[in-house]
Amino acid sequence: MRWSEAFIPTLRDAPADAEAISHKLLIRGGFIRQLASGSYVMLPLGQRVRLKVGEIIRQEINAIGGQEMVLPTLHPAEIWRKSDRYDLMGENLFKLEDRRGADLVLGMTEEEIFAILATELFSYRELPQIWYQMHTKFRDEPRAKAGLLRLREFTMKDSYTLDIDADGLDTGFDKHYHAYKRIFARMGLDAVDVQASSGAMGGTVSSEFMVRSEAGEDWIVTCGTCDYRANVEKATSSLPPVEDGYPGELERFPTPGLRTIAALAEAHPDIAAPERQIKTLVYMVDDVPHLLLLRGDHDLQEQKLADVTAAAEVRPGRPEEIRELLGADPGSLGAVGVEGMPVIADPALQGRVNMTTGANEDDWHLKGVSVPRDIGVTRWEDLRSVTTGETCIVDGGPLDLWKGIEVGHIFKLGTKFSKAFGAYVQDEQGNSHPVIMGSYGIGLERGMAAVVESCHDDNGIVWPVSVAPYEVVVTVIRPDDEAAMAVANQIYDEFHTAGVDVIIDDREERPGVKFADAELIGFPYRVTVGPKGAEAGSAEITERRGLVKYELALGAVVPTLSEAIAAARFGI
RNA sequence: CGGGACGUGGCGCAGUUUGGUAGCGCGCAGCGUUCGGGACGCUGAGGUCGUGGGUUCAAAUCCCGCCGUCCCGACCA
Repeated sequence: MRWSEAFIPTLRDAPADAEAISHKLLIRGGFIRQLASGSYVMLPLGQRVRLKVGEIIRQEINAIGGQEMVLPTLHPAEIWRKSDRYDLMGENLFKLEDRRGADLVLGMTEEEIFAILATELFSYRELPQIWYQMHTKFRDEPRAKAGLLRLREFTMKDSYTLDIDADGLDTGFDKHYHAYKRIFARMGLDAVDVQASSGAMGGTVSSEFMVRSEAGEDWIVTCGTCDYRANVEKATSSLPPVEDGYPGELERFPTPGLRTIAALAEAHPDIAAPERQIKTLVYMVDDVPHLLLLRGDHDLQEQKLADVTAAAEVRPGRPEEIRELLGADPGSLGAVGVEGMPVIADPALQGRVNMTTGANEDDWHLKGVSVPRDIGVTRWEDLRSVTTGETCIVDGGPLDLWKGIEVGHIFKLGTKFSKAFGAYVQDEQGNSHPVIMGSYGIGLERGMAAVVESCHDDNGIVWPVSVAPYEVVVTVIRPDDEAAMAVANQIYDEFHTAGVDVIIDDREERPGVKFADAELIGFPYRVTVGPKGAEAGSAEITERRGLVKYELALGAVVPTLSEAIAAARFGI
C-alpha cells in the first residue's frame, strides 16, 4: 500500500472524556471511528488488525479440529423462547419485529442454533464435533464503554463442542483451553485463566482468560504462592478465626440513630466490632424475598447469590418492601425470630456466638446472639466478596487483587440446549443421550483493545508483529528526490516479493510528521530511506519496541527484516 | 436504570454566569519558502451553535420537552 493513496485519517486529538488508553490510541491512530454508543467503524488499519486476530484464532481452532460455519444473526424469537433465554437474557437481548409482526431477536451468542444443527447427529460415531463461527454478536449493553472494550455490536469467535459423555466434554474443554493459551500468546497477550462464574450461560465449570489492565472491568484474585486464581465473582479465601468467648444471653438494647455497621461499632466497641456483627440484607431472588446474613465487615458478592440460587435476577429489596417484611428499616434488620423467609448465611458466621444484629425494630439491636441457637439458617452458602489482606484458601499464601480484561471465556455447558432442542445421539448399546455441549468465546475487537492496552508507550501503539496492520513501513525522506524514491520503491517491492506486509510512506510531509505518525500507529519496523542514505547505500531501521535504531546496507535490509518478521509472526 | 457532565466548522475546544447575531488551535485548498524528529508566510473555503417549542425588540446564551454522547455504580467476549 502506498500511504499517499491510503485512507489513514490519523488524528492528533481524541475526545477528552475518552477514558481507556486503547480507546484514545485507536481513534488517534486512525483505526476506528465511532458511529454510536458501542458501535464503531473499522477503518482500513483497524480491519487489517482485526483480520489478523481472526486468522490466528481460526488457525488455532482449526488445529484442534474445529469446523467453521456461518450462522444467521437474525433469529426467530421462538428459538430463544424454546431455550428459555428469551426472558432470561432480559434487556441485553435485542428484540425486534418484522413487517408481519413476527418477533425476532439479534443473536448475542449461538448455542440455540448450534443445538438445532446438532439434531442432525444421531450416533455416538459422529462425535465428538467442534463447530465454530466468527460472526457479529449484538448485545444491548446497559453501558457500552471504553471504545472497543465493550461494544453493543462486535465480532465473536464462538465455538461449541458436542460430546456423548462427560469425558468427551473434558477433552473438548481441555483442547480449547490450550488453543486459547496459544491464541493469546500469539497475539502478544499475557492472559491467565481464572475460575469464573458461569452467570446467565448456565453450565458448571467455566474459566475466563484475563489480561491484567487498569482498563479492565473484572477483579481477579491470585495467590502469590500457588496457582489459585479466580474472578472475585467466584473467589473465596481463608479467614483468621474469631474468638467469641462464652455464649451470652440474648438481650435487646437501644441504639438510637445507629444505622450502619461502622456507627454501631463505634458506639459499642466492646460488643459490636464489625466482625462481631451480623449484616442482614434483604434480597429479591427472582422476586422472592430472601434474608442474607454476612459478617459485619464482609460485603455481598451478588454474582455468588445469583449462582447459588440459580436465579435470573437478584436485586436488593426496596425500603418499602423491607419494612413490610421485617417491620423495620435497613440499619436495624436481623434474622432472629424471622420465619417464612429463606435465610442464606455465609459460612463465616457458622458457630458464632455473642454476636450483635438488628432487632427488626428501628433503633434497637440484639446482643448475645448465638447463630446456632437463635437463627434458623435455611442454607449455608459462600456469599462474601474476597478483599485484600485475606489469604489463599488452598495454601494460605498472600492474595493479590487486580483488575483484568476478560478476553476469552470457556464453559462446560452440559445438556441444557441439546435437551431443549432435542439433540440426542445413541450410544453403542442403542441408548439415547442428550449431546453434551461446551461453549467457548473470544471477542475479536476486545482482544485488539487488550493488545493496545498492554502494548503501547508515550508515542503510541506498539503492535506485536503477529497482529500489526503492516509489519514494515518504508518511510521516504524527500519523496521528491528521485534517487531516494527509487531506492525506497525498490525496497518496498522486495518486501512485497518476500511476503512481508509493507506500506510505503511516500507522502509529501516533513520527516518529523512521518516518524510521529508511524510511531502513533505502531508499525513494528520502520525503514527510513533518504537522499543521504540512498547515496551512501544504506537505510536506517527503527524497531518500534523500544525505538531501537541501527543502519543496514541496502542489500541487507529486506533479507534481515524478513527473517526477523517471519520469526516474530507466531508470537512469543 | 440510579448519579454526574456534555452537545458550537472535519477534529479538539472557548464563548453561556451578565442575551446584542460566533471565535481559537489543529486540519483543509492555492501560492511561495522550508524539510532526517510534529516548519513558516500570505491568501482562502468551511458553522441550521443537537433538536422542537417558549420568553424577548433581540437567544449559542434564559425556560420546558425530546434526542444523542461520555464518565461513575448493577451485566458480559
